[in-house]
Amino acid sequence: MIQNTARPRGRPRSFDETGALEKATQVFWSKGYDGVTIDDLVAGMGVGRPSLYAIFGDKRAIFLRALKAYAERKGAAATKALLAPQTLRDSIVGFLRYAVESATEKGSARGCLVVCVAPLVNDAEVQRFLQSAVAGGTALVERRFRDAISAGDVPPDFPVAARAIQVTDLARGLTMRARIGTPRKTLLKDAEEAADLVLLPHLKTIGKQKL
Amino acid sequence: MIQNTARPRGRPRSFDETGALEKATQVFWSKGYDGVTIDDLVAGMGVGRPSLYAIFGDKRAIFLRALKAYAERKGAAATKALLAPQTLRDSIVGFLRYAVESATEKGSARGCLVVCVAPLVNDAEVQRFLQSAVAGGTALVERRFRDAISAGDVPPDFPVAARAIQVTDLARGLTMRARIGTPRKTLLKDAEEAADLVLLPHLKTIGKQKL
DNA sequence: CTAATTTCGAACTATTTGGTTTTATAATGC
DNA sequence: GCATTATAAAACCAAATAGTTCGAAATTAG
Repeated sequence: MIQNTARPRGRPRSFDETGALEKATQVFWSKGYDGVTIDDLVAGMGVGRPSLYAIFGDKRAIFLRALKAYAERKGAAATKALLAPQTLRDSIVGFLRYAVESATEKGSARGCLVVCVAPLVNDAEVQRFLQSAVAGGTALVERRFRDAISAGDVPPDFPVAARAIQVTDLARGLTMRARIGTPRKTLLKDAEEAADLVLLPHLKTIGKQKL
Repeated sequence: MIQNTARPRGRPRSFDETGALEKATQVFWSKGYDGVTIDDLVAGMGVGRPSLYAIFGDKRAIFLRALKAYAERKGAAATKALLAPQTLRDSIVGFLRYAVESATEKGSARGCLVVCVAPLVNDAEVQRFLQSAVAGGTALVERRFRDAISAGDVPPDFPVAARAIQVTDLARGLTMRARIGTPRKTLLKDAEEAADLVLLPHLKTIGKQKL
């Protein structure tokens, strides 16, 4: 059962499928959906034109796969940034910091495929996906807030739903500013202050002295 | 001096220049920069192809003019929404409401040309323009906060700069959600709560009872 | 009314783009 | 080695696109 039927028979592929998809992500990320031609994808993915069509399909299909894979990776990383820290403030700061850092990474396009690029794609399936991605993001933050109530870090009447939406809206704002070139340093400071805004008036343990 | 040398000589134009530009704005707004072809502009602006090139130039030139004109109109309206109301809360709510309403107008594309579309245009001049537009927006909100300090509506140590950035980031977040189809009603409620977030802990006159 | 001037509309050309076909190459199994 | 299977690389084709040209139309100046 270990011997996983080994290799397929014919000529082996010269590229790695998931690797090629990640490269496609970068292409869409930097040029936007409509700005990308098939030749851009051929060049960026390192996959020949016919193989590209045979294995991935047309531009729309490639984008959908790239978007979903990217959203999964990024969602996992954001979840980790949000749920790993002990204190609530570290969680929210971590979440916003991650948004800023991944949107200002060297060697990658600025901004975020989900936040900046995908909303401009006029496609019903993309739109549905984004709706659920947004809902998933706020649900995640909401969950962290509820945990904080259980832990007694914020009062039970903490407005969980409203604050979760605000955290994600602030993250969107930071990410869009990253796209237009606002420096990482500025955004990191803003992320910190955004976390303060959302939390400090409520935190039982720390209080409001920093405001 | 009144008689402004009247009409130019040849055949009169069949379109209005600024009107055609506004129509171009709608085209870019709904399809994004790269999604627009010259034929889209010809159809949307009601200007023949040769006239379009002769009078407006190529796609990039049209976009730049449309963007700047749109930003001016919208900036003026936002300024009015922000500076007209008496109370600070009405100002911030008005500002955020205006962002939501103009991003969810019936008969127009969703979102905002400046916030959603222009950041994806890979062009140095567009990027510079957006940087200054963002700076102008936060400066406007900052000014309103300073007025509120002068009026004694918030304490003198109110964190003017941080709150201004947060208000505009929240507006960006709301606008991006408008683009992906979040209903106006939802966004209007979120705008209201966002204003509360930014203000309620500080307001001297109303207090914090609503939190 | 005629000439000059400017715009309009349709047709035209060259280039780019999306998608396919064709031929060559690299592996496996007998 | 030889048949089989699958990919790669390049050429190919049709449709879309950007930008221009040209004759007809609409206006003003004389």
